[in-house]
Amino acid sequence: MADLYNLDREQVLALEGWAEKSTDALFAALEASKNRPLARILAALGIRGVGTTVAELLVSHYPSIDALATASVEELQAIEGMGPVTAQRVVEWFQRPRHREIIAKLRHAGVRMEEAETRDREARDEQPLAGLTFVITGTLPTMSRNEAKALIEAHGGNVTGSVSAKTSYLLVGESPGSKLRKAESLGVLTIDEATLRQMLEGAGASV
DNA sequence: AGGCCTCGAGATCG
DNA sequence: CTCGAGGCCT
Repeated sequence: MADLYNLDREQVLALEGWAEKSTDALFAALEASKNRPLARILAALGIRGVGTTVAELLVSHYPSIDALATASVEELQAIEGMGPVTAQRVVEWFQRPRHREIIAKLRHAGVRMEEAETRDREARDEQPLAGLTFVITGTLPTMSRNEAKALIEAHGGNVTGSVSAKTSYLLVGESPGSKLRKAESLGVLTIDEATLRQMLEGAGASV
């Protein structure tokens, strides 16, 4: 049998249930996967303590895997939010030969290992949500939770996972979780997606 | 101490 | 997706 990871278009088309449409979709998805945000790659490496948030923090200071891989514990620890434990784990991860091989293989396969470009909106001062912290619960009408998170962050806001006294607004969708009750008990303001969009209007910003 | 993050578990849904 | 436990950071 052929190697699953090296099938070409012809070979896939020969498979039962794989005609033009699904085959094209497969290869398109494969191509697209090589162009993911660097933070996503980083978060997927399995470095203890490095999930999506810390990965983004790292990428904001080190725009390429190579730059990050050569950083020292001291340098990493200088980043606000990075303590000695996580800094050490990052450095140790990149020291392992088998991990370096993984990086090399990904790169060889065409996966982008640098951050494409820097953010835009920040420079234009369109940050109506600066200093505000949001929590999302339930299903929103026109966007996924991730899209909402990206939208909020793109306008300067923060999104966290649990409601606390520091939460500015709870963004509530359909069938909310227990966060709604907690927000009510803490007196945290609740808004819906439409209200969020109105908050964005102020700066003349759109998605 | 308090807040935030990661990550695994179990519910929910298309 | 939501929730909660465990752990890191300030």
